[in-house]
Parts: sequence; structure tokens; C-alpha cells
Amino acid sequence: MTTDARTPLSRERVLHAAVALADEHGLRAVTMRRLAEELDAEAMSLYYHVAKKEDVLDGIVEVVAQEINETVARLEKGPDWRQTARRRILAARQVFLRHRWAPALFETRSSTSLGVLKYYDSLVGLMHEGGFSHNRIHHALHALGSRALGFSQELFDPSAGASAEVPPELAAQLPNLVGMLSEITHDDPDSTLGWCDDQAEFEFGLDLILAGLDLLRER
Amino acid sequence: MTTDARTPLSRERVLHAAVALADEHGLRAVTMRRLAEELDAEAMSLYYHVAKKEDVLDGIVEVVAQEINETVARLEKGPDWRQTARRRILAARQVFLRHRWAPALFETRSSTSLGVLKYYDSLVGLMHEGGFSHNRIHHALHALGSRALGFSQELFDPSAGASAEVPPELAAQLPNLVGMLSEITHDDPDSTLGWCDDQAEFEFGLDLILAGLDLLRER
DNA sequence: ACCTGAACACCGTTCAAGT
DNA sequence: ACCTGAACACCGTTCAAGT
Repeated sequence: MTTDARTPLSRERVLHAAVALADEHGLRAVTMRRLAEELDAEAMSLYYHVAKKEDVLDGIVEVVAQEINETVARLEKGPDWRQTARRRILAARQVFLRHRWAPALFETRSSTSLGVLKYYDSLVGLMHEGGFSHNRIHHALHALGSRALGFSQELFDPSAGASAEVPPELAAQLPNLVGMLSEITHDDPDSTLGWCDDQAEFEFGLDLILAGLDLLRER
Repeated sequence: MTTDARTPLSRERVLHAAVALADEHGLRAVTMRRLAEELDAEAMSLYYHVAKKEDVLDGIVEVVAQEINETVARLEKGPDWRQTARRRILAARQVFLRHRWAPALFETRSSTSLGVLKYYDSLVGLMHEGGFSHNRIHHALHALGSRALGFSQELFDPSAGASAEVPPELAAQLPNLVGMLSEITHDDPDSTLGWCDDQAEFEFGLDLILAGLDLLRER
């Protein structure tokens, strides 16, 4: 995973090691000391290449954002703004499926990333060509929220256990929720970004919003 | 803010002190040592009343969730499911406006909260009465995401500076975004939950989704 | 039953010093 | 120019000891 121990450190090496570490052991494993270890260096050495830990976190958001932009750049345009946007968003999602720690991080610090801004810039351009006013586009970005980037925020925690296993004394207090959950099955566990954000659910919400936006455009 | 120094500690006092501390100085100020200080005790004393820090965080989510449920319980029903849901969601939002640190925390750990589950349970019940199948409701909750609870996730960071102040060398790389932002003004700075999640934007996205869902129900 | 002092393992970070 | 050892202030947490 890490390159030769003799390779000198660099901001880029530090950031890529951080992404790899997060991919393998989660974001919590990314400490300055652990990261240095991964690079066969001392924690203090990192400070020559990055300002502080926040800078590392900003940096790995940037790395992931670039990965998204490269993926999106390879896509062909669809027949209309909506299809094109949909394709891009679902492609971005694939990148997050490779970096499952990233949604949580993006939610706190995506504004610092030039790559994220470029992604949005391109989306704004697409919608503007597609007939939306800037004001509408602004609204649209809000309506989409993190869906514009390919993930939806998790309101339930994956670690809390499966849906059906609600303890009986709790179930009595939550009759409607338990009733609903007993009827629901999730389609594809491999496509999950968290507990409940699987591909089918993500697309449902995305399409609902894109359709709603498209109606507004035509008025 | 804190009660008499003689008042014995309790889980409840600890949690309420934690909420007050987060309200005043942010979630980062909530450390075991600082929290103890606030209660005129030693950090180690807290461990008699809470298991660990995670337990404190779960607990303050619960406190806020209860606040939401109490607020919602006082509301009258609207003419239909959609109006009622809208009222509840906007009322929940008011609670988050008093606890601006809470959205970020809810996004990571709301599943542990009985109060949050009760909120959802009631929403599921409302929609079921309103003519939705459980399967549709499940989809609907996904489509709404955190909006069901009254906030939308922030993709941009409030600390990063105002929208118009994009440095010129950056602006050249982001023509569409800069074009958009130059036309946009946010309506009401007081209603903001973060950089861009103000009341008007929140309602736009919420109504778009509620309208889309309502159409599905009628089919 | 409730609270605390001392101690441990772990953070991020600074700074003077090494090559 | 690049890396490091020692040190600091701060975490969460344990545990034996106090009342």
C-alpha cells in the first residue's frame, strides 16, 4: 500500500496514505501518529507538508472530489439536462461507495474543496443550458442537498442493528414504525452507503426531486 | 445556568448541562472535563451517571428529540396529511434553530434515540392514515431524509466566508457558480441553520418533495 | 451510594535541534 | 530542505480509595 520507505514525504503522499488508511480502517484511524507510521515517518514530520490535521481532512476531501470529477468527465451527455444530471450524480455515488467514510466528512467540510466547487459549477452550467434561471438552480441545489453529490445523509446508524430486531418493549411504543419495517425489505445489500441508503432508495428520492424540478422549469 | 453546587449529580443534570454547554460554546466544548467543571464536579464523577462520552452524546440527542416531540404534540392537525406533516416538520426545525449544533450530531447518531424513533413513528402513522402504503412511506422517508426532522444537511461551511467573496483566480475556474451566486441573495439571515439552509430554501425543498409524494399517493 | 486523586494511553501541536 | 526527539496541553477512561 505504502511506497518505498525511502520515497520522500510530500503533501500528495500524505493525503493518499490518509485516504487509503480511511478506506481500510475508517476515518477514526486517521490520526497524525498512525498516518506517519503508515508512511514510515514520525508524526512531527507530517507538519512539514501539511499545516495541521484539518488540512489533512480538507486534503482528502479534495482527493475524493477529484476522483469524482475524473469519473464524471468520462461520461457522455444524456438526451436532456435531467438524464445528464442523473448520470453524473449516480457516477459520483459510485466513488462514495469506494470511500464510505467520505459522506460524513463531506457534510462538514466540502466548501473548502475546489474540486467540489468545480463539480457544482459544472452542474450549474448544465442546468443553465437546460433552461433554468440561476435563481431556480440555486433552489434546486438546496432541494437536492447532498444528493447532488451522490449520497443521502443517514438518519439511522448502521451499527445499531438490523431493522426487524426491535426489542418487544420498544416495539409497543412504536407500532407504526414496526408495522412499516416488517413489510419492507431492502433490495441490494451491496449497494448500501450506510444503513438504509441503498441504490434503489437513493434513485427514488433523486428521481422524485429531478421530476419536480423539471416541472418547474417548463412553467 | 448550573443549579446549586450542592445539588447531587444525576444523568439528567449531566445531560442538560451538556446541552446548555453546546448551545453556548458549541459541541466541541463538550468534553468530560469541561462538562464536569460546569457542574462543579470532577470529570471522573460523571462516570458514575453516564457510561462514557458516547452515552452523553446519545443522551443529548434524546433531550433534543424530546423537545421536538413536546413541541409537535402541541400542534393542531392540518386539513390533510401534507399540511400536518409540513407543520410538524417546520416546528421541529424551530427546535434545531435553538440548538444549532444538533443537526450534525443527529446525522451521526439519531438511531439510538427513542425520541427520534417516536417522532418517525408518529409521522409514519400520519402518512398511513393519509393513504400511503407502508412501502411508499418508507420511500418517502428516504426522499425526505433529514428534512423529515426539520433540517437539511449543509454542503457548504458557514465559516468559509460569504458567497460573493470568491477570490478572482478562483472565480475564473468557476464561471457558472459565480454567475449564479452573484444573482442570489438570501432572504433572512436570522432563519439560517448553517450557511445556506435558511427558512425559504428549506421550505422550497420540503414542498417540492411533499408535492411529489402527494402525487404518488393519488395514483 | 456517590464522589475523587492519581495514573494511563492516547491525541494534536510547537520548537529547537539534528542531517 | 527535510526530518525528528523531547515536551506541552489536552483528551477519555480505569481503578483503588475516600466519605
